[in-house]
Amino acid sequence: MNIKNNELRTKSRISIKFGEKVREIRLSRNLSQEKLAHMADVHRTYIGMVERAEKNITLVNIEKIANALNLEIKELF
Amino acid sequence: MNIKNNELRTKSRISIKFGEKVREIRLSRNLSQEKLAHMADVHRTYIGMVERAEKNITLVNIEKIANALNLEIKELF
DNA sequence: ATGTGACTTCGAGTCCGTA
DNA sequence: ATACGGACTCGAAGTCACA
Repeated sequence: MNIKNNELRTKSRISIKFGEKVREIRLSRNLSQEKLAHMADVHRTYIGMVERAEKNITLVNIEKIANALNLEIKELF
Repeated sequence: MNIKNNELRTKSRISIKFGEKVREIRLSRNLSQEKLAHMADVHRTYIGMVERAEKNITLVNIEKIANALNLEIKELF
């Protein structure tokens, strides 16, 4: 199998953009992935996967991350 | 079983808000769910489920709907 | 034209590790 | 601290028939 189970077949442009944005903001606040994950109540590895655009994140988790960063959802786009 | 399979256990506030927004915009343009579904390349019933907040929509589908409505994603929030 | 129940598939999301 | 792998669960995706 050439495609890993947990990886999007084609990393969608939008997921890449979103992941970059999250990483950028996270780093600008000197947060580790682990800390952000804890604040957003998602799994440790999940933040990494989102930042690398390996997951097609759902609306509820988008909101969790936005809340953890004290942002409006629209500010992530 | 008291909880329907395809229904979120608790309709999240954010999904409700999102669904209302989609419906509002769709109606303001006199589009049927069927037409919008076709334009966004998702199933007819799916739009209905999103509008009723019965699905925790993923980012890729959020983008599809935004594109179909000629909107930026942020305009849906 | 829309709502809903039932259904299958596969990917979102978690957890354990290793480097 | 982060990336990444394997393995797992259950819920999102997607469809259909019918009200």
